[in-house]
Amino acid sequence: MPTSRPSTPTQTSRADAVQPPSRRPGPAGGKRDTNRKERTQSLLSAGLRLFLARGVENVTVDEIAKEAGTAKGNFYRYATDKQDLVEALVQPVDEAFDAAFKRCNEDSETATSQTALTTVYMRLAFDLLEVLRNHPDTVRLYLQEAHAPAIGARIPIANFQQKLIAHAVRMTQVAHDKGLLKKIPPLVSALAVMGAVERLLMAHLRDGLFDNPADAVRHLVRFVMEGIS
Amino acid sequence: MPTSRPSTPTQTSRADAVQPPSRRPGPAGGKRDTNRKERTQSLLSAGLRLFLARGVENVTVDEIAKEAGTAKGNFYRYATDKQDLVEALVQPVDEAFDAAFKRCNEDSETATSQTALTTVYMRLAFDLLEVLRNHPDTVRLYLQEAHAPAIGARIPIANFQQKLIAHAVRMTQVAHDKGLLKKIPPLVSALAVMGAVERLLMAHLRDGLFDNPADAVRHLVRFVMEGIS
Amino acid sequence: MPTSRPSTPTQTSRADAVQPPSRRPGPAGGKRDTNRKERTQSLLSAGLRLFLARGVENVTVDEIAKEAGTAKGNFYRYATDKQDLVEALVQPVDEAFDAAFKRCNEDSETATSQTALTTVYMRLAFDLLEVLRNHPDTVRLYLQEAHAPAIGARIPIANFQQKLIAHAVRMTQVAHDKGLLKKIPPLVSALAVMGAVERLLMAHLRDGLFDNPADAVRHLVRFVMEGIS
Amino acid sequence: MPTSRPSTPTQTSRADAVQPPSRRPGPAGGKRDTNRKERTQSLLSAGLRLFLARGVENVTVDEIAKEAGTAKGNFYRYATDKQDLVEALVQPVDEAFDAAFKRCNEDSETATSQTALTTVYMRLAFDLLEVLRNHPDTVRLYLQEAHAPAIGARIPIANFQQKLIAHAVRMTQVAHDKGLLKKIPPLVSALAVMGAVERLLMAHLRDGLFDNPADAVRHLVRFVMEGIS
DNA sequence: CATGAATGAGTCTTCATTCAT
DNA sequence: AATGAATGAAGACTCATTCAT
Repeated sequence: MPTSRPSTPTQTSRADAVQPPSRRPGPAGGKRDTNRKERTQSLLSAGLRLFLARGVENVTVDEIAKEAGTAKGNFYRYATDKQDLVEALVQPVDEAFDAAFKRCNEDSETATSQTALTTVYMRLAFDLLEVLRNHPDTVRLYLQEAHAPAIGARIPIANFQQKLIAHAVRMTQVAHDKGLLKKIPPLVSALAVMGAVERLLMAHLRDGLFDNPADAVRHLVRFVMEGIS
Repeated sequence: MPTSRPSTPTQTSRADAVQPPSRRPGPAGGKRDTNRKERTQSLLSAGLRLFLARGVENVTVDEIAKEAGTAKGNFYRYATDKQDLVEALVQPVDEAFDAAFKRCNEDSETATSQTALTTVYMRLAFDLLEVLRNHPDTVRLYLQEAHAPAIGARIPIANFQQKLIAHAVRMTQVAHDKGLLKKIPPLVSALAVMGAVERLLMAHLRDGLFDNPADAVRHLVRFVMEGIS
Repeated sequence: MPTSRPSTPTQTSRADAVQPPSRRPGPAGGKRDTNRKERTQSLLSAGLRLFLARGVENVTVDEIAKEAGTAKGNFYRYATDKQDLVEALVQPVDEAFDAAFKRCNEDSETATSQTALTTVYMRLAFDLLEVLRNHPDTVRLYLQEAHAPAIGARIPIANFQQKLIAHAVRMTQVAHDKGLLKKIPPLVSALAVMGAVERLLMAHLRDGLFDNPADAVRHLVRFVMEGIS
Repeated sequence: MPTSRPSTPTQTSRADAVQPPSRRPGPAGGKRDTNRKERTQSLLSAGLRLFLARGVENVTVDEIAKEAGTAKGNFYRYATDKQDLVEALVQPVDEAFDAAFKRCNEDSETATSQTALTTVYMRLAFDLLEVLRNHPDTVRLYLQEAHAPAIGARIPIANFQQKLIAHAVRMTQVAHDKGLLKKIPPLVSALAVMGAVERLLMAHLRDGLFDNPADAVRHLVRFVMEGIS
């Protein structure tokens, strides 16, 4: 459940996503509780699977329910909407990113030397890679849906993207202010790096292009630091 | 009408896009012919406008027809499909890109020195910018739709993307083979540059972020050539 | 539970309404028995409240249960149906009306003089007003639902209406036969009075129009006896 | 189409009901125009028939379409809603009633003697009976639906009822002010007469109770003028 | 040709009813 | 017994596509 929604995104975002009603019978950890969690999970993963295969807009609630092995009407016990389901999918990644950027901001304030700052950014990169390792499919969902107009079920993803851009630009701005990145305006370098990363992630996650992703990362870092030539 | 479809894309592509019925009365250039062209044009631009605002999947045939100021049934005289309309929209950009890359390939074969090669790439960049200047909305449509799964009306855009990636990678491969770009594998640098360009274009075309796009281009080039630091 | 169903109504009427399961543990008057009665009562009053606010057809079983502060599945322990609940609501008024009319009939048989007969009718009016005082909301439910087609949950109300009309007409017939109401056919006067009373009751119960209902009753009696002029 | 909606009713009322789009192809009176009118008419009468048989709330759009001999989706070309259809059904009666009451008001202003006023009311009664003769089923629809809560498709009927009561009360008030109806408060007599008329109409239109409606009318008038005794 | 009317399959959503816990 | 989770049959509404005029 997204506990805190920043004010940046303009689109509507519903308070709670895919949470069964708070007061429910049966002891926590009991059979009923387990069933509820399983169902929630199966709906989430069924949705994610289908969204990746055919796009959020092209998947019907019926299909999600069927793929999750439950009845159509049951979907609405766990989510008010397809948008709600998407929101629940995005939420963990969103929170993890927030945490990573938050720590990066805090650390960068205390970092005086440029090498210290570099360490801070390495730490951020490591954190983000960790999220990626834990939620590769959700990241892939973001990559595939973030660019289309923020309408309907895509709204939570668009909101996430806005936050992400804001984080990246702010972080780059700090680096710029601290003396790194002298040559290029922060907005340009932030977006450029973000775009480069996204394309490469897409190639990896969707098209399975890199046999050795770790190498690709190393090359990317070198590219970003030193340029193409 | 897309005259040549390369074999790369796996998705279906229909032979002809948005062509008025073949046997048509009236002389070419006469009133009827003019009407036909106007109608075609108004359908194309109406579609493009709506696609950009709400996403290809969220626009109905009715709306396109209404926006174009014509009757719904008329849509089907000029296009078999929404996919067909999208194909017709993408086609000119597709052809222009093909031409630019084709010339770049030809030129690069004869270029022996590295400075000569650089000139070739400058020429390519110039050509592509020219296309962008002529079809900014179509490029924006590509940016917004290319990432989602290639389904339905999005197929022509996905096909275009595949060609584009192939072009970029091949071109980068040549540069690599000729001694430029020694440090980084062509696939990585090609995708990274593509991604960077796309994000910046998006920021410019959709979000209007750059007051002075020319400056942004200069900064990007510097970034690509020399890296971020 | 409606103990006696007259033969007049053509629609189906189920034997028992809103009775907790027949074999119940615990002593009568014990804690469990009390709970049962409270539950039954809260379901009935919750149903009545919602029916009045939105119409019998527009209230769902879920809502009734929620309004009664119990679980949905519990509804079906105490009623087989929404119709069943309505039947249980109507029943007390139905029985009270039956009793009042029955006594009126008996009394009117022994009444020879017209003044005696008038006394009999005053008695009936008094009895009916008493029912109204005890069950104003049920009467209001009748007023609001009786006119629509007798379908589904509305059947018990329609049945009640049929009985009511039959009572009124029979009673008026007797009055006519005994020499009162010479001028007007019993059917006409019975229905006219019924309609007048119903409209005024509606204005009072639903719209709260009369500051002083007692006055309105007096005026109505005068109107009925002497006409409008 | 309801051209003028008075401000009295509190419920929402949509501007236009069951009107095909204004600019339509084909000459007025041509085949297309005829088809449109036929379809509109068949939807209206199909709706009315079903509403009377089972109540507005218990009739589905599918059924109306089927009964009208057209496809489901076509319903929505002619009405936005079931409520819209009901509005279109009520409208002619509503307008006719408005006109009748308007004329009655105008006439009653110039009527000085009581006999003149009586003539005015006779005229009103005659006008209303004429409407009844022309739209018996719509009147029956009003009788059956007006009492239930004003929700959904029943809103236009409830609005009509509100206007009707207002008309009746105002008219009775005038009569009272001019010296007729001295004995009884206008509100009471207006509602009483309205209720009496409605019950008798119901008995006639729905239950077919009166062999000779004209006689019933005569008796009712006598009842209203002179009372029951 | 142009128009928009007709069609019906497809989607979302609700709800009565049953049942596992 | 009580609870609310599961089910699937409706019902409202949309939309691509065809076709009469």
